[in-house]
Amino acid sequence: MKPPSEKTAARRASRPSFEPLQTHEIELADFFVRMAGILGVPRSVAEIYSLLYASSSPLDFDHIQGRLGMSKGSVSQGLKFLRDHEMILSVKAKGSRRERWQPTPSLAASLVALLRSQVLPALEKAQPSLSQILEDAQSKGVSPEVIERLGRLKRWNTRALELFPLLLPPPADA
Amino acid sequence: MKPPSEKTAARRASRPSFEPLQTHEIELADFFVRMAGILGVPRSVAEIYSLLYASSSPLDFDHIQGRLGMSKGSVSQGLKFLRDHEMILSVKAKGSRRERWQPTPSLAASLVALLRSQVLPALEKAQPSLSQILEDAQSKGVSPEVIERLGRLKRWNTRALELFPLLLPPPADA
DNA sequence: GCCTCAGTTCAAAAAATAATGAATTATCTC
DNA sequence: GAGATAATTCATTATTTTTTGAACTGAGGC
Repeated sequence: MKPPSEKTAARRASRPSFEPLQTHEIELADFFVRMAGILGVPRSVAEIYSLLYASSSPLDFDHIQGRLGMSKGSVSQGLKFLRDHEMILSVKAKGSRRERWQPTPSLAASLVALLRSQVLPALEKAQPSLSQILEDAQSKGVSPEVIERLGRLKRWNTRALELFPLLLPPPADA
Repeated sequence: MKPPSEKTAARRASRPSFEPLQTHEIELADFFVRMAGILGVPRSVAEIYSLLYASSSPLDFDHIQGRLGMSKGSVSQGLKFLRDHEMILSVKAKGSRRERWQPTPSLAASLVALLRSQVLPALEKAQPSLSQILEDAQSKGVSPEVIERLGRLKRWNTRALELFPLLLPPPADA
């Protein structure tokens, strides 16, 4: 095995491992983890967001990994998720080549983006299926009550699709 | 091993195993399973609800188990979940001792009950934690930006708790 | 062009969640 | 109350989801 390069060794030495999490950071993570759980967002993602949320300055990859004691892979995937859902922003420092991350200004907007990405595709995917189901049922002579129920379901889905953009408008740049 | 009683044998014999699911039933289940997934409701629960939803008459335990080909345990737990969330009603037939199940009239009300049960407890549990976190952070001299963020989070949570009953009113009998 | 750094990928391991079914409990019926 | 029936419980098993980390990629800097 190759020994670390001089520079790497230097960087490592100057990193007296990272500060352990403070009480309020741990509790905030608990809060975010629980909330994220409702929407099926994995714990590691919530932890990363929480850490950035409780930090007054943007944090880079290594700090996130170090302070949360989490694998490189999880940090990478977690940041990707948060980026994709427009929940964090990168601030590239002038001198450095590394990215540093901070939460987007509005948590509300972040939640909206998250909800959109979870719910909208499901509604869209459902639309043709529901029509199909209704046809099937009709052609098979299913009872009128059930036909009525299925019709109601389909109309609901349609209405939800129409209403969604009004309630949770897409980001302006999309 | 004890052989089945005469009566049991009779019942079994008169049950030529159950009708396999029809196309529209399968597709409807797919739909409900996907929607349920968003809120972390297990597939078996969604399948049971879907079967009842597509049935013009209430179904008993055995029919549910038979047509879905699912274990007794899953049916029992699934029905319990649906009952607890006020998504199904039992209709006890006069002659029989078995319960027969059908969806509650309003799917909308059912969804509301489900949402309530998932989100409200999280909001309630969070309230004291957020106060605690804020205190901790203040006493530790965390930066003003972060204090401001945490305060905003707490106010949000409070507001959500206040608004929740207005948006999603609890059932009248609770 | 080569070397290092910064991060991504993805197969494999670990953890969390859901389903199963045998044992048990509760409920009718007579 | 005995004997069946109806359903629940819960330890075990199966499945799915999440995390890990080593190998890989690609972008600078020199």
